[in-house]
Amino acid sequence: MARQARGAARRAALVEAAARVLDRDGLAAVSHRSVAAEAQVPLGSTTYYFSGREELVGAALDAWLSAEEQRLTTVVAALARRRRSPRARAELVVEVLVGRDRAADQSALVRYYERFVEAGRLRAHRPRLARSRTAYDALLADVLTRSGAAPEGIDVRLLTAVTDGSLLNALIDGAPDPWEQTVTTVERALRCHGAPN
Amino acid sequence: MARQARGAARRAALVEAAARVLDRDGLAAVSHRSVAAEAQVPLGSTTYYFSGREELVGAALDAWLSAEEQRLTTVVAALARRRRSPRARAELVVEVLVGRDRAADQSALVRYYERFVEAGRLRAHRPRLARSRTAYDALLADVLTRSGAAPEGIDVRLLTAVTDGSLLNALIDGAPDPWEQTVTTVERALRCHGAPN
DNA sequence: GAACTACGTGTACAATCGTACAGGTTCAGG
DNA sequence: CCTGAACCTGTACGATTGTACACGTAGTTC
Repeated sequence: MARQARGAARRAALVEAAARVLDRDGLAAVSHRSVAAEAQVPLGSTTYYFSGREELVGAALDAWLSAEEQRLTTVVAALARRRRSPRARAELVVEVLVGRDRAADQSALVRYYERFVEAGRLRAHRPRLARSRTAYDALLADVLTRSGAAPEGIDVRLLTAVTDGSLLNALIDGAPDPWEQTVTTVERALRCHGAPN
Repeated sequence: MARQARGAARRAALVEAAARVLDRDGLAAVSHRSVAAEAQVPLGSTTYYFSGREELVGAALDAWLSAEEQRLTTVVAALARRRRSPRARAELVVEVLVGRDRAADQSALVRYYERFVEAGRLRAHRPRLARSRTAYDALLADVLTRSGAAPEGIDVRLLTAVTDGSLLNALIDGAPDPWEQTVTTVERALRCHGAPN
């Protein structure tokens, strides 16, 4: 059994490297060769542990999503439970769904949203992102109730749509400050949905 | 001068073919070879009329956006000016911004939104999409005022974000009916923004 | 210690891509 | 007519990609 354990560890190292490439250089950059170079293993190893590029990208996606989800969960769990202003609520919404750093970095936004498109293209990736999205929705509701909103007044789907849509549009209108623009828009949405009380 | 006119016509035919490929097979499929095949001209012609792939894609994008914009403008101009229900207003919003056919076709949605991501990646494409987006915003406001909404109550940016965000999320959650889900969400948004009266 | 199997990897192949460019053709202007 | 420039195209090069696969190594089992 030590045999298989060693193999699994090697594979895990490859997945980790793939996730790093995905995060740093984007989806298209995740290739057999780039991952092998990142993990400092020979090219042949990637074809030994993964049946094809799709599986490689899928594993990278899984690893990346898990890490992101775990990070966020701890952040939200540590969030103080107190009443917050609409502005503060809006900032938290965007922070949870996308993150401030990403919202402020054009190329990071591109790398983030290209995954949505890719999930639409390749059905095999959909469950991964869908599961992650569900977790985010729960986190979002949690954040809002921790901020003093009535649970039944929260329209998570609308808030998610506003955030993603605003940031996506920021990619094409070249807005100077996507973060600010998105938070403002989300705040307006919150006036009616997500925190009416 | 007949010389240059003939060349321009040839180039225009290439651009038209490129726009067809873009619409049918997506951004990645717009290559020198595919466009040449679509236009039924030799490969060499594409390098003669376009300095590189970026210019080819840009021209295709321009042509596609112009056609789409023109089509929509006539549709909106023909729209009867009468008071409409929130549901009908929501349907019009989604129809103007994305279109019912596209919203119902997963792969068409992918081809549509991958352009947003590409515009974020390549700055040269941003002005094209931004100009088109501005025109759509005007059309959207027009549609809503034609439906009985108060102009000052319309938050175009929010409605755009909701629509795009909802459809983008539909790509990953595998919703059975993205159109319906999006219209419903937009309708909720309209309750407060875009048509409060 | 022999045999078997999981592990590991170097190399190569076929496909696709953007792009360059030599060379040919056509046509307007002198 | 002739000449030069615009128009046109077939071909090929270099790079990159996913993938296959023969071949070697090491560790487990009997």
